[in-house]
Amino acid sequence: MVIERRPLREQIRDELMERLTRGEFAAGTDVNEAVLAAELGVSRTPLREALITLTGEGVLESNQGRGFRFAPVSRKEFRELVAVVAALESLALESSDAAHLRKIAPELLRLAQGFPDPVAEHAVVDRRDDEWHGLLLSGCPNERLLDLLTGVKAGMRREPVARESEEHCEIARRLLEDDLPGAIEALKANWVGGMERMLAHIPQE
Amino acid sequence: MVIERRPLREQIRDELMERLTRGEFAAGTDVNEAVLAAELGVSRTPLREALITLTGEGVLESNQGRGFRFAPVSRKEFRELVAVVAALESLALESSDAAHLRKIAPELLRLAQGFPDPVAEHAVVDRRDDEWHGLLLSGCPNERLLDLLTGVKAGMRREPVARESEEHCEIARRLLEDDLPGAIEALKANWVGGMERMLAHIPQE
DNA sequence: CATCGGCATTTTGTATTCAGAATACTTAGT
DNA sequence: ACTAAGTATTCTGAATACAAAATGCCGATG
Repeated sequence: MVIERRPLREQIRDELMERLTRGEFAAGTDVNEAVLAAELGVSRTPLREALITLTGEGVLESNQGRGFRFAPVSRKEFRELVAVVAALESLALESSDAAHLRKIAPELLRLAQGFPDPVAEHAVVDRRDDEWHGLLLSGCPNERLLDLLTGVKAGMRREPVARESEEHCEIARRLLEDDLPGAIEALKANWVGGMERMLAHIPQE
Repeated sequence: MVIERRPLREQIRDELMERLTRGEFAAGTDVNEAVLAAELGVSRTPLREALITLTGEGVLESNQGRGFRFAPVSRKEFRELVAVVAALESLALESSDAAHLRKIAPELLRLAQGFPDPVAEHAVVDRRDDEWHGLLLSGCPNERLLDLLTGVKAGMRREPVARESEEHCEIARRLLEDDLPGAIEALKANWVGGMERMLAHIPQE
């Protein structure tokens, strides 16, 4: 049995992301380091380290003397992030092994058809969607790309995702037919569509 | 006159990147925090914060109990990063304002033609290349994309860049002719070509 | 009643200290 | 002479301490 030993800052980072997806932190609110550290049962030092990594990922922003705050994603930024994610996922799909894609296509279709109702709890929908996209990109050998993707996606995880089961099915079907360009097109359409649906929930600035 | 006040961690980060491009840190060597902090005239705390941000950017890597080390970029990783940068710069160019591109095209051509000899000092070549790509993407409204790009590029800045003046001219010429798809193609070719040339300097793992 | 200035309090940014893990070294035993 | 256990030293990871900046409060003043 291997005892896992990770630096506190990483555990804290994960915990904060977890809480963020559970909606515990409202966008725009600033972090009180002492309070949060006490709540987590750690000192300010590793907490600040975690906050700094999250700042690098765009989840937080920092101002000199004013500490950290949860970065509110404006409509503009949201569009920007979606464009980036769409491009990166396309690249990932493009550089994936064709045989592997063929192999996982049925599973993707099955999962997409079994997607929970859109009105289900956000956390559940999120997890399922993550799972699906994770499987979709599981054949991508570009590890740096995948790392980058998780980071960028973390920066978007503020508003509930609003994905469409049908669009996912479409992607899976294209892959079943060995139509990679078509799948990429469908993937981009999925992001654009998802973006429009999500923007409906983000207030005008 | 505005007095600039930035957190120490950011100044340290920049200073470290500066030193890195000057070739002061060999890849693979690990950081001695106390020594480096003394050298910079700061305490370990903001230094560690800078090291953590650089880890997020892929410049360093950290191992539990063993501290930070300058991440050696393997040939594989280098390829991965180039693919990502090419895709991101393409997206940036794609989403740029066409009129703006037309306007800067002559300047781009002029700069490309005046590129220093490839055998010039690395730091100089680097700065010129940065400048050129900065101007090329100056019309891109997607700020998050640009931020991401600088981060990813930071992770590659280990080996001297080996860019070709002619390829840059080609991109500029396409823009002059209002041929955006052609410019994007040339840009991708530039990255692929640059990659091949750079890989010659990176030892096999 | 609104506004400005000064004081008190809070909170961040940085330095310092402390504990524990990793590495280097020494020495005993074969 | 070589190995290995035990010890000393170094260095990281985390906690605490301190200084300065920011915020809030209150009263004086127009």
